[in-house]
Parts: sequence; structure tokens; C-alpha cells
Amino acid sequence: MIGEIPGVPVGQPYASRVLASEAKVHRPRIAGICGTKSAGAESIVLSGGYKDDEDLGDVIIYTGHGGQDGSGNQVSDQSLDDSGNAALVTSHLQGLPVRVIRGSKSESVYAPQSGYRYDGLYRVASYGSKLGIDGHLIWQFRMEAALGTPTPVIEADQLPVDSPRSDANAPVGNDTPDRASSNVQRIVRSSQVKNAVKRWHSDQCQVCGITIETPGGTYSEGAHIQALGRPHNGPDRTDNVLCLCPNCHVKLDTGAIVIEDSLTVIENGVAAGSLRTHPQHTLSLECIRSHRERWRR
DNA sequence: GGGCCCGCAGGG
DNA sequence: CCCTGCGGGCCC
Repeated sequence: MIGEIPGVPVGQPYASRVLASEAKVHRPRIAGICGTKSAGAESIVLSGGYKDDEDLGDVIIYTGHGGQDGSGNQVSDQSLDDSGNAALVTSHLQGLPVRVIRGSKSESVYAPQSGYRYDGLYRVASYGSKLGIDGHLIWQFRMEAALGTPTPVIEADQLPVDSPRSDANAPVGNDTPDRASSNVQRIVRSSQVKNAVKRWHSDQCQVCGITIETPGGTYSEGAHIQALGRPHNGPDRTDNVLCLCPNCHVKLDTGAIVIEDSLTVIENGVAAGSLRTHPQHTLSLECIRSHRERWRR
């Protein structure tokens, strides 16, 4: 389950990994990353297992997994083929939220005094590779606190001796949790619809035919033909979604291209080829017409 | 404190 | 199935 776990507030402590696992907050009992390449990452744990990590509170530089010898030393290169790392790449490409759990063994001032603590949702802002402290290639993911995720409280005995407790360290609840979590669930649902379409087309743009290759795999965007929400109110279904490259996505959203009932693509008033199709991917003519109506001139 | 080994759930 | 992993307890 991606996003918040219902009934689990930000700041929720767990005495052990087993308890966090039973609460479904972070299911693996040992591994630091939970997730799959196809669905994205559910959650990560910062527990001091990788020395290249940096914890700045609302920003975390999180090291991917793999390449260690079992006692915390990096002895070989990490790879994006590793499932956890691939999962974080997917979360980045699709803008999906990741639950963050801090453990007491992390060196960070934001670490809990003991056990583990759920610290809310973060997004994978960017990622890249570099040579780690031990001289092997590592992949790192920049995690940024999502809107509504507070910077964690610095627990009392972590404060520098002279610094008074400030209001900034007062316990923080979750602002408008219901609305935030329903937004998250809507993003997740919508991304499942888009993923189905992208899989059918193997990330090849249905308009221009290109496939973008990245170190983390191929990339495409799921583009709604009839826009979601007011005033267009398009359905979030696969028959209202196209697999497009970012350029063609912009063109579709701005009316630079429209689509005829015959699936001919019209650009600058002239036919510019035919939409690529897939047998399992039926399209809604109603949505295509609605998009055309929107950009009639 | 470090080393070891027993774990099991997740993922491919 | 097999393999791995930001545990954890116990022993030294």
C-alpha cells in the first residue's frame, strides 16, 4: 500500500522492526526499502546502515541498497537493477509518495531515542550515482518532505545543551489528514491506470513513436485525453489515457494536436500521422471528441 | 563493543 | 523456488 496507512499518525513510534512490519508501515523485517519496480516504493527506513546517508530533516539523501559485505562496508557497486533501488526510481518518475521511518541507530539528530518512528510521506525529488565513502558506486535518492509532512521533532536528549526547547519542536499533528490521504490515494489510483497504458505501449509514444531511454529504464507519460476535474470532468480510465512522450503530452494538453475519430493526429490543421494502437487498449471516442471540441477554432 | 547466526518476509 | 536484507539477540 502506497501512501499513508489509515490510522497511523506521523510520529507513531514502534519498538522494533517486527512491530513496524505488523502495522504495515514498513513490511520487510530487515530490508530498508519496501517496494517493486512496477508499483514504486512503499517505504524506507533510515537506520544508519549506509554511511553515505545524510539526514537534513525535511530533506534526506538516502543511499540505495546492495553492494555491502554484511557488516556495513561497501565492497561492490550498487545497481539500479536491485529491486529496492528500481522501486525508488519508479516513485521518482511517477511522483509517488514514500513513507519514511527513522530508527534510533541512525546518526541523525532527527533519529528517535529508541526504536523506530513513522515520519510521514516524502517524495523522491531526484536521484543519481556517485562514488561512495568506501570507493564503490552508490545510487542516492533525494527525498523531500511532502506537503503536510512536518520536519521531525528533535528529541530532548539530542538537543545541544544550551539550546532551549522551541515551539518548532512541539509535537506536530497532521494537518488535514483526511484530505491529504484521499489526494494520495487518488494519485496512486490514477497512476495505476496510466501504468497499464504505458505497459501496453512499452513506453513508446503513440503520436511520434519515440521511446525515451534512461538509466532507470524507459520513460513515458500517461496523458489524459479529456482532462480530469472541472470543467472538463474526464474519466480516469485507460480509454481516456494515451502513452506519450513529454513533448507530445504538452501538445495534447495545449491543443497543439487534436485527434480525429479515425485516430488521425492533426497538427497545425494538417494530418500528421495516425495514433499508434494496441489491441488491448481501446479508446473512448467520446473523450477524443470532447478534447477536439475543447480546442475547436 | 563487535561478531555471529538465526530468522522471515518480500521480491524476482 | 532461491536469494537477499538499514534485525536482533546472544555470546564472547
